[in-house]
Amino acid sequence: MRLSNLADYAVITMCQAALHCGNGRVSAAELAAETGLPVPTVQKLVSKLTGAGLLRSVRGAHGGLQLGRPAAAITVADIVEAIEGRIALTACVDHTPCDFEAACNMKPHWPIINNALRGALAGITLAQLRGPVVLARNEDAPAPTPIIEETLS
Amino acid sequence: MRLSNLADYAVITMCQAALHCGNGRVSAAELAAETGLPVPTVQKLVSKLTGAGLLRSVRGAHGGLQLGRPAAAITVADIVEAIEGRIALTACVDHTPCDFEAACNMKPHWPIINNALRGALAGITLAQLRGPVVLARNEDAPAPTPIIEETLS
DNA sequence: TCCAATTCGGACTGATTCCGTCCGAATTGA
DNA sequence: TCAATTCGGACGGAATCAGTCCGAATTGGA
Repeated sequence: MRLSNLADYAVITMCQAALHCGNGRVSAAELAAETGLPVPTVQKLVSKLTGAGLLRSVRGAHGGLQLGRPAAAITVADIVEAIEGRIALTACVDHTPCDFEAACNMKPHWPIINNALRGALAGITLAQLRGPVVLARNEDAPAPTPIIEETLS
Repeated sequence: MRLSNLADYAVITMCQAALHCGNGRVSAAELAAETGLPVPTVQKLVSKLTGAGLLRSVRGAHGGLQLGRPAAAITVADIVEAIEGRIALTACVDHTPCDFEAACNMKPHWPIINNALRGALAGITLAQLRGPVVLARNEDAPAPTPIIEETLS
């Protein structure tokens, strides 16, 4: 039950891309240099992230990447699912047939556990990660970072 | 982010063992026959489960297995951790050094997510699984399943 | 006391998946 | 046309996982 390394790297990459938001486009090579990740790895990541709509890519000279939608509308769950596919701790959550359902009393419980995990991931947006670290535990706290949404050219 | 098959099987095995609680001891072969799991696999599982104290093994003729403590005191989290080790979605949760901490804003958030997952697993005991199935809340995404294939062969 | 039956426990092998790298094709602006 | 950049697939190495097998330990009965 480990997050794959690629999914972890994708979160770091998206976080770095969010920092460049508003400053035009950024290349995959730049993101790699800033994060310390290997360039080919970042290229593979942005390929999937673009396919999921989380990034927008512009080809050609002076091309590059930018966020596909406002940072506040991108959650960690979105990023993880873009890399790993639908979050599913077990096969039965995916409605995939299982050979041992007959003796399994857990089947009704796995969706609940799965939702707890997904909810925790979906509760963190790129906007929160970009700003100063604020633990999103108490909802009475004032809005952490009133970020002005950038225009998507 | 998938639970390993062995951890999943361990939950099924423990669940079956709980059904035998009070009826003396049960052998690994019996558990395998009742659950449909391969016998060597069950043997491997009970080995780890016994080491974690979740099961108690008695060797020799007429030996067998029994729960290491009351079913109400064994949670799914205990079982998963007995097989997979400490629940840790990322390396930093385990306090394992990570090469990309410098550019990672997620580090303070992972423990929160990890606790959400572990809490969900720790909220289900063997006693609950043994009894009739009761859903706490059924808000599982019905998964619209945008499946193209309409052909029913 | 010894033997045999039954069990647990650990070591080994094959397979699958994952990670990282590389290269060529396609696209755009100068 | 040339240069810069993204996109897609193919390849090899590594790690982990699943499954199988065999040996060690223990108990009950003769």
